[in-house]
Amino acid sequence: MNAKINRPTAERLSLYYHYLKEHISPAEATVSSQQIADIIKVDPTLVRKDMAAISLRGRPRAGFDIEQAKTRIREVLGFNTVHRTVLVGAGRLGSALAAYPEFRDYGLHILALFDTNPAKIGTFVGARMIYAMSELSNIVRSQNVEMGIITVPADTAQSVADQLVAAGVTGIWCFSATQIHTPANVVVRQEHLSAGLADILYRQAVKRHEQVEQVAE
Amino acid sequence: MNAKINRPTAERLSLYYHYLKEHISPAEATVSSQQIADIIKVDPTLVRKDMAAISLRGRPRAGFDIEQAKTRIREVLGFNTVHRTVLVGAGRLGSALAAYPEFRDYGLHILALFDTNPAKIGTFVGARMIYAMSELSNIVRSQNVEMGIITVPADTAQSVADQLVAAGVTGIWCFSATQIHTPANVVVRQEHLSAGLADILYRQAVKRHEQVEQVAE
DNA sequence: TAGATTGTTAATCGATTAACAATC
DNA sequence: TAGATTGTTAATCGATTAACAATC
Repeated sequence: MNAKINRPTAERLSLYYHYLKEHISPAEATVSSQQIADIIKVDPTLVRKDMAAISLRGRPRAGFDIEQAKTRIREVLGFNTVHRTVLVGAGRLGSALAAYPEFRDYGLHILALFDTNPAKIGTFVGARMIYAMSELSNIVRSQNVEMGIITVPADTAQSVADQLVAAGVTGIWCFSATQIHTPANVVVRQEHLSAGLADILYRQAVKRHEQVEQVAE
Repeated sequence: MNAKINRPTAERLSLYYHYLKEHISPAEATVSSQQIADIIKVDPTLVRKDMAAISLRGRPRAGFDIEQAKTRIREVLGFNTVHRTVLVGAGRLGSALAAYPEFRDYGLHILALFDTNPAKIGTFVGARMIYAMSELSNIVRSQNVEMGIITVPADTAQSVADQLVAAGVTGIWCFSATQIHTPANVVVRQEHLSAGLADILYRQAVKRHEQVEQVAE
């Protein structure tokens, strides 16, 4: 029974990475946990804990080495490995994601797109061709694809997920507005656009409510 | 000093809502906390607490009234109010979001799009016209726009946010890959696509690691 | 009625934060 | 050196879960 490892969330690590990548003047070689904490809006102790958890040591008075931290976070998050991926659903959102230039820098290589629309099959989005669904299994197997991105309408998302899983992917990133179900060995991340919307609307409402209360006091 | 209200997260509420909307046979009028919990992968006690927190009472033996729950969640999350919105950045992602049909059902009314590309100005995405940035302030003010969606490249996101705030929006939903800063009275939700990617890659890596450990035992 | 399911209090758990000695 | 900042233990906090009497 090991002591519980306090695994830092991938989200926080990726926020640190962004900060290190963008918000630092090239003249400075180190950052303090406090500097990071100020921007990410998090406690400096938590930053130090996260860093320690991924074996990054800082230097008292100086802080953490920026280059070293960037490298280590990339490593931990898997950005340095090539992740062979296909995208199913070459609509607007799918095309937008396929064209997202940053993905490549994070190791995400989208090898092929798939769609059911015969008019789209054989055409290109950037350098990637759109294939018929009947090719999915072959391509996933022969190209050793490990991840599938789903950007189809909600009512076909589960069927697409099933096909991807049957063909052997171990990860699914789903942008369709429905909960998909997969075997336990497949990692699924569901992006709930409407949950994001709910969150912002709710927080606006809470804020208005608080302001009313303050006036009432 | 009130007792702490255990505010349910908007994300959970929106997941409940989806479940109620989609996963229930029209023949049944109620659901138990257990049924919801099974699908959402959450403890049934937590579901009951969340329901209680938004003043939904269930009936022992029966559970919660589905119609009543849907209505109440919509109310709490603000889906029943019209949220007047503009979208800045009519690229692929922006157009995809503007065309997303479900948003309307959640109260999100995108009134106008904006872009800097002169070739796009005056053209339409669905029924919405694309305007020049110089029109932003006028339209936000005259149409009482409360929210802005940002889908521009990272390097111009802050400037767009500043313009939206200056024009009077109280909420910003930002899809650009950068952290934007706003006054405290503005609610911001930052969608970090790369954080989502980091999360799924990280979980795949953790899972592989666990499997190796199991074999080693 | 019997028993399934709620509503709520108390217990647990883990994540975050405070505190502070160690150290460059 | 003096003092800023780390690394880590202990304290706090809040969210989740367990337990169970109330109730339809």
